[in-house]
Amino acid sequence: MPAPDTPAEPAPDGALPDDSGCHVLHVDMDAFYASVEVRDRPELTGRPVVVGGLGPRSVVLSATYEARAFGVRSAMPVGRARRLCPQAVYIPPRHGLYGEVSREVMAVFRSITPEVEPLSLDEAFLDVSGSRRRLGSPARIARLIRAQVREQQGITCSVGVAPVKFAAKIASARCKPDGLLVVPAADLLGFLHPLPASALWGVGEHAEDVLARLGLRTVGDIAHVPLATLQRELGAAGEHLWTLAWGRDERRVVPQREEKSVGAEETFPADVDDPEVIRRELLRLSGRTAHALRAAGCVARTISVKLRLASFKTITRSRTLAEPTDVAREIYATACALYEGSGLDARARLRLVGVRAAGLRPAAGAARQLAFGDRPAGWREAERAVDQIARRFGSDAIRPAALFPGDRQAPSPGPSGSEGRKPSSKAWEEARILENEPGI
DNA sequence: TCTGGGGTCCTAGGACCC
DNA sequence: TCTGGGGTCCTAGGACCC
Repeated sequence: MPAPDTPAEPAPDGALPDDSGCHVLHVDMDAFYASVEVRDRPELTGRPVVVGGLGPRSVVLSATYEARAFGVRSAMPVGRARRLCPQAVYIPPRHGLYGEVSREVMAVFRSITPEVEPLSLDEAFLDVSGSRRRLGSPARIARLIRAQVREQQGITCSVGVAPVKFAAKIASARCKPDGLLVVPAADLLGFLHPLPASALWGVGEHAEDVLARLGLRTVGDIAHVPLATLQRELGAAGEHLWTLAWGRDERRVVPQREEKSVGAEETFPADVDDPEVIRRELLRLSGRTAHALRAAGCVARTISVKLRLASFKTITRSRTLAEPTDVAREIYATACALYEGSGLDARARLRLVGVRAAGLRPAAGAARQLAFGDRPAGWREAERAVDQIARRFGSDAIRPAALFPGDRQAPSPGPSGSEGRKPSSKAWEEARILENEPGI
């Protein structure tokens, strides 16, 4: 529901809001995952719908506004959401479907301008300064986008229009759902300064606490405090916030951003203290990471592992390789060495493990020096063949022997490998705590 | 309250080199 | 031989975003 002070979107006479000085749009789908589910099942319209179960110890992915009215929020455990809103329909996510809808929505944006910077599946920045002559003012373009998305996808979105990126993002959040909010350049500070400090992009729980300690509760408070005070308390982030509070944001809309790292991580359905199970998980995650690298046409120099203990304390260990790689076998060997050298107790109970590859560069041209006995080219070819088989027959068709159920062979990066046990199955199958209850 | 998985960016200390 | 300072890289951790 739009806040009472939100300017009404189309004025009764159809007049467009003043958008002078604006050229950035932030488009955000409303309750994206839940909206897509409702679109597919019209009988759910107007009822509380919760898409939940992001992981094996699930949290909520998205909820319709009807469910949100009961206090259901994303990043909330599904069990808690159920207590808040037992009458809601709980739906397991269908990621493939959301990906399809996202591609179609992004195609709508790109039909407006090539200057589209996706932020996630369901939101993007657009710089429409080059589209004015063809399509009209930014406010008119925003209206056009909202109409097209609704017509083509049957879901609603909200659009913020502003002179700078972060203000457009705040504006779209302030007019949800199904809204349009234009912040003309002349009104920028008048719009920003009454907002709570947490509205600024980059103010999370920690920064909000620090600001509250300084007595700074609104964006205007931040703007009027000496810059040096913010720098002392928050470092570079302090200066960043102060600049934003004065409506300045030099960041441009960047159509394609280079990835800085790729990785994979997984929470175990129950805490694990068996090193063999942990190594097998590292093998699987190394395979996914290597696959992502090859799909992106990249090699990586730095491999890191993330280990989250049962207590939720998280440690990371990383190593920079002499030569960059996209080979699962090399990533796995490094990840195992990092895990074994982590200094954790041999039977430490782990909640989550992760593998990440950073220091990316294009694979083409990343020639490498071969040492005697080193066969990376052979492994790379083998893994590329695996990619092709997986593309053709599905990712379940082929995987390392150690990951097949019933196979007793342990993953062995080197001489330290030993006997393994039954692998953990996919998180999703473990986490069947959700069900469809269309009758409720 | 009992916490997913994908990321980005910043900080700080230490090693190393010139 | 001992010393200083700056730059760069590596590593670990943490805040933050959706």
